[in-house]
Amino acid sequence: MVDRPSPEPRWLDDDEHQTWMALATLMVRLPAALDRQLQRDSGLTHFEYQVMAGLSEAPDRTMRMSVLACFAEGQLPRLSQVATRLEKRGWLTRRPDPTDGRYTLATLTDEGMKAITTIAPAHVNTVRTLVFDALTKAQVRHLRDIGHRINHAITNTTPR
Amino acid sequence: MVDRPSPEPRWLDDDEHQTWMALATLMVRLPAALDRQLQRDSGLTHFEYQVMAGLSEAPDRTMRMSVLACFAEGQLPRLSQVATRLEKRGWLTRRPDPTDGRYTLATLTDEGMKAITTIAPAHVNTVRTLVFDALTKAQVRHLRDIGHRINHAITNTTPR
DNA sequence: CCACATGACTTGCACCGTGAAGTGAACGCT
DNA sequence: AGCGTTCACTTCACGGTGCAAGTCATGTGG
Repeated sequence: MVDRPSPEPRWLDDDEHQTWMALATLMVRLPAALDRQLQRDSGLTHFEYQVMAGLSEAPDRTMRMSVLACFAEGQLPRLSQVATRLEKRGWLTRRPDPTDGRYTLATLTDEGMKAITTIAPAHVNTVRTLVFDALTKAQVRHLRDIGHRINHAITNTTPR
Repeated sequence: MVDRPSPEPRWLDDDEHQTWMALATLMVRLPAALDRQLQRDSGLTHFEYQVMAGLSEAPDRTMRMSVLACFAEGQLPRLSQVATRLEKRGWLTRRPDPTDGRYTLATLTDEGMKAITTIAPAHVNTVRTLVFDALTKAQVRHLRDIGHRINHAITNTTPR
């Protein structure tokens, strides 16, 4: 709109176009399918699940909010609201870090641990059904390498 | 919570776990990166872009709302609101189908066509940078097959 | 010792997406 | 013809997300 946005009209060839269509569809439908399953079985968002899963594997089931936000690929304001929701359910508690009052420590309660233990198998099962049962062993390894490469490109290219 | 949610404790092996982590990260960060670019350069959502791109390639730049919603992997209420927004910008018009008044035809205006033509190169360039420049030719073909298999599993497994 | 800068987190506001109810048009049955 | 059903679409209310501003605690220079 302002100036020429891109000097290069390098369009996608046929292989790339087909791949892009498949990937775009996947990025819309796979998260949607996983969210539906989690929502139906536990009333949890995928982000909330990721937060609880992360805490459940941390030492003392405790993490600093900022570290947890980075782990769950989210920003701090978002995590803060999610923590409020989980706190109301009694699945999470927050307290200031004794060694540095600027930090806040989030810990998963016993009920939270019990909940995630109940929820996880069905979720893992869904992931297995939708992803791994559909792929060969070789494709699983290929997908890992492909994912790593794209993620690497995003971190290197994207500002911030 | 109610009964045993899953009878099978088939956990992910090491390869699968690494792949799942990479894929989960990708599903969060790639759409976010693409949305940021579109938002910055044109104030458009990825869904809005998909709608306009779909219309731009349709005959007479016209599609029925329901077909367009299906094409863009979205539900009808969502498309309805998006169409309202695009209509306010003068990029889209709606009118009832002359042959069946229950349908609504959405058409891309000349300004809309001009806009998508201006926007598309930068978006394609971002896709190329983040995805295809990071992959080998073989990986592109692998990713296409993997995407097709997972999408197929979703359509077959997911209810509705 | 006090003012200021920095860093971590929370709150408020506006936007977007989802699900349920409402409208209006076309078909089928009597 | 007339009524009811089905279908496509819109509108509304609610919850989640992202961004800018505000709060609190900790270091640092005068």
